[in-house]
Amino acid sequence: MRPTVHDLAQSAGVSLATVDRVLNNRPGVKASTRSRVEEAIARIGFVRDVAAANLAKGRIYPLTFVVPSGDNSFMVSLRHQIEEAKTRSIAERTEIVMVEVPAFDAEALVAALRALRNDPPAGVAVVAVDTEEVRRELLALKASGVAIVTLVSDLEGFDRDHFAGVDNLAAGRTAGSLMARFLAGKTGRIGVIAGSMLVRDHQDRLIGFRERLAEINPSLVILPAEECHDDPHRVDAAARRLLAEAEGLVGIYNLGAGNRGLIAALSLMPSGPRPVAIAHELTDHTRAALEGGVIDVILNQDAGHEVRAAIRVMKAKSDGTPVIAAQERIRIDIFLKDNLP
Amino acid sequence: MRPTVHDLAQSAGVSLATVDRVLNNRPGVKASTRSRVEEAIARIGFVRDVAAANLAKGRIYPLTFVVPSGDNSFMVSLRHQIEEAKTRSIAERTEIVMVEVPAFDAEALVAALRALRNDPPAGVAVVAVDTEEVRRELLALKASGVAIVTLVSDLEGFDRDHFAGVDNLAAGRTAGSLMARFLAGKTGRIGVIAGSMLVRDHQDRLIGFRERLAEINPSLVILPAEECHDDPHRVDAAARRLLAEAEGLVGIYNLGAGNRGLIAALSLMPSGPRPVAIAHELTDHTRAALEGGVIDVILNQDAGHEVRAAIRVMKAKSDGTPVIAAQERIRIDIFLKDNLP
DNA sequence: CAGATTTTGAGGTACGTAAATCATTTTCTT
DNA sequence: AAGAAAATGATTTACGTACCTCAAAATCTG
Repeated sequence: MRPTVHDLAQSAGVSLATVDRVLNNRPGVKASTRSRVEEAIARIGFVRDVAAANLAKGRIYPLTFVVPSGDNSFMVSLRHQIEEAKTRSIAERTEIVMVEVPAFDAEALVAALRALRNDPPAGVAVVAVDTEEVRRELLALKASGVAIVTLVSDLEGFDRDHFAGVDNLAAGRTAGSLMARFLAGKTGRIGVIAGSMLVRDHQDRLIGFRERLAEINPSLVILPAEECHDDPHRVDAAARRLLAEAEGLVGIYNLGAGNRGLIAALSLMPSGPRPVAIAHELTDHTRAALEGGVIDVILNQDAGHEVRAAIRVMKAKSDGTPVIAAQERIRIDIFLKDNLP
Repeated sequence: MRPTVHDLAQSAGVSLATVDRVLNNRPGVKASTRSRVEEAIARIGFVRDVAAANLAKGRIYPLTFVVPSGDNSFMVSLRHQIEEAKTRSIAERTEIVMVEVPAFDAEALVAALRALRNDPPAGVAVVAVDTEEVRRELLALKASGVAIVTLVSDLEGFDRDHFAGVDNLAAGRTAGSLMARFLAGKTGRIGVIAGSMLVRDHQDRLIGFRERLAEINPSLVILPAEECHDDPHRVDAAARRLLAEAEGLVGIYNLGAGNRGLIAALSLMPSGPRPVAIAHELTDHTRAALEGGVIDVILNQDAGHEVRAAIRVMKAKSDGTPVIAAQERIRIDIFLKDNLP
């Protein structure tokens, strides 16, 4: 039988009240008594029944997601997953609030985070823009006991409780590997389309891509990245330009959003050999393009997994429970038409 | 505030006792009363607090995993993950029993399943051999209210509650795609190493592989599969034979276990172009081979995910709670050296 | 309509923990 | 050693649900 607080009290030779004081670190316990209880905990293998504790406390976990607004399809999907999670709130004892802030707007983000100070939630998951003020604000929240999870993009060197996202340098390298291998020694030019080089994620992907491509096949020429700000129309235009102008365009990599534009441009090509096309994020559009052979590889991060992982981690951190690291790690999914979910 | 049984009783205009009778379908309730309560449940959105209910019932979930013994590295890892899950039993209110049966031994499996009849657990997760007797035994368990999860390999057309594993046809197709794409139009022979063609999983992988390879590049010649029964030594020998004998061996696919043999054989090759090597299951060995460039791609199913998904599903089924399908779906992971976990 | 039967209600205890109050004991201070 | 302060104990109620008993009411049977 699982030991209870009563067993613990008996085993430690103290009263239930003292056990309670120790477990919930209330004041007024001598250090020696406290360690006596802690020893007993270890000895009998006591594990607090979190469900019973939550019942007694009437506890729910207030969790706040701070995410960018805008119609970038990945962010749309992320917000959708947060809404889905709200659906499960009753059963999971969570109360999820989603705050939308304009994308790439550090001031708005800071304001949103500051607003949380009044009534701090148990955890905050944030798609962070990396500025000093943002870091300061998050640190302040963390100092007041809020579990901090960075979502999608991490803050380098920042002591958050968890990062629910992928390593974009590795993602870029993966794209580079696949591009080089699919081209198997061929020579030619590679077009790259990006959202904005001011965003860390995109920088990383590009760096990784270039690095790896150069390692495997230095004869491939990587054209300068076209910044299209994740706008399908601009991506369309850029892709057309690349396809028309660049003699020997053998590959094209869209490391940002706006894949509809890329797909449109590729679909309009005259029949004949197509460049190897690699892009990010699995959506209805990219799925169809993959199935139709217009796009060769989609790299993906599972937004649903990210949201669920963030929730689990915030709950766990906020009651000092261990996390299953392997479960919470977000994969860089590689999708071909053959292994689509 | 979340409605409780008391709110429900009041809202339905019945007593707490009647609500209890309805919720736990105890006898002695008029049909009209029962439906009155059910309407109230829908009206006020009552959701039973499973945690409180489990506390009251003193409920734990007895779960049994029936898995093959043997030192196939995937099965070793699967068993390890089950042991890991045992570690979390206290916190998750599970009591996990692992039963090992000799691999591919239908009789032993049937016996193990029959033994569960006396004291049926809440759920059974089983790596099933597909025979009539096995199906009958599982059906009997299911009929007595046990949640049935097939693990790793599914029983086609069998009405299990869940399958925690991957689609091996798709996995084979994925391998075929990658092989063909990495060879980019080249011509030559492809060696295939399998465990046993009597196992459904391996059949499927081979079928998918051949299919897809033929679709993309029909000029590639796929050699007959070498059955090595997942034994590293036999795999080693077979790989050496392939590498020595086959003129123009451009690719090698091990769809079974025993990768150590494959890696050994490949590592001994004289320098020069290596065949594209694709294999299954990420282990310490295959990871090192991937990093060292000896193997090009590892396809993987996450044993930890499979075990955790099986547990979540068995718990959910056994108390009629919904399952998050996307979360429980097991991916066909594609690992290059760039996106290793 | 009496008696039997079915259905419903009222109320209590339990699960493991939290949180509170008040009483008692121990330890410190001077 | 007396008084103050700190530490500990004893006990109770509550959380939401399950499950039990006994009584009362409603419905059926002939």
